[in-house]
Amino acid sequence: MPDRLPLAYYEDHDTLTLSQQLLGCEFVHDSPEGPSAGIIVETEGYVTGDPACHAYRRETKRNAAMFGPAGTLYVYQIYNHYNCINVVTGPKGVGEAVLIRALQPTEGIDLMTLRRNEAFKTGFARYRQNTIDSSTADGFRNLCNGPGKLVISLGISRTEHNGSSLVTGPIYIRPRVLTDFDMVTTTRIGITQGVDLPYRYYIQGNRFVSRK
DNA sequence: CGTTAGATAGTCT
DNA sequence: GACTATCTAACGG
Repeated sequence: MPDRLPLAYYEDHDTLTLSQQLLGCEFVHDSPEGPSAGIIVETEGYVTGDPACHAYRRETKRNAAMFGPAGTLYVYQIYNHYNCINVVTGPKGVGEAVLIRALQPTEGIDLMTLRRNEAFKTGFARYRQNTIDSSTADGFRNLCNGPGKLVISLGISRTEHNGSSLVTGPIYIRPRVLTDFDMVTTTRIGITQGVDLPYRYYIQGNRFVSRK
């Protein structure tokens, strides 16, 4: 029995509270190739009435998973190439979510490295020669220190995993394994709307955070 | 260190 | 037709 957060955990907290409480929890993918996991060190909240939220206008084909029940996984494609993952929050019919921006790898390091290297070979033409060496400090840090990278490292795909349940599916979140840390609250990254809203949270001093 | 340009698809208006 | 919740290398100080 995997030690995973139950449905009530996602239902009982509002989106911004959950964005903060997910810090220090472990994000896991039990894939056919093996397990891989990391501690959540950076999140962003996207809520109703927030112009940066994908559900701001209405439900569409892309954002449909955001309107599902709390504890659903929302995977979307960004910048023509990468994918990002969100933990859907709020009741069914409400489109809110927590973006997972960075992980501190804990399990399946070799599998993560393999996936990143495979992605280089089949991805951008300019980066086909790139490799990650996770036995170096820099290589290890670069496995999951950004929303696009962690999706590759964990082997999550939009077509396979968008809309899957964190409560019953192969991708889930374990309760906090890290509790003794200070949290930084700041504005979100890479957006052009809602730039002043302080909905980004990260573990102070953690070297796997995408950027200070 | 810092900032910036370029690669690159699918979905929405 | 326009618009991104990114990543990487290359450049300048």
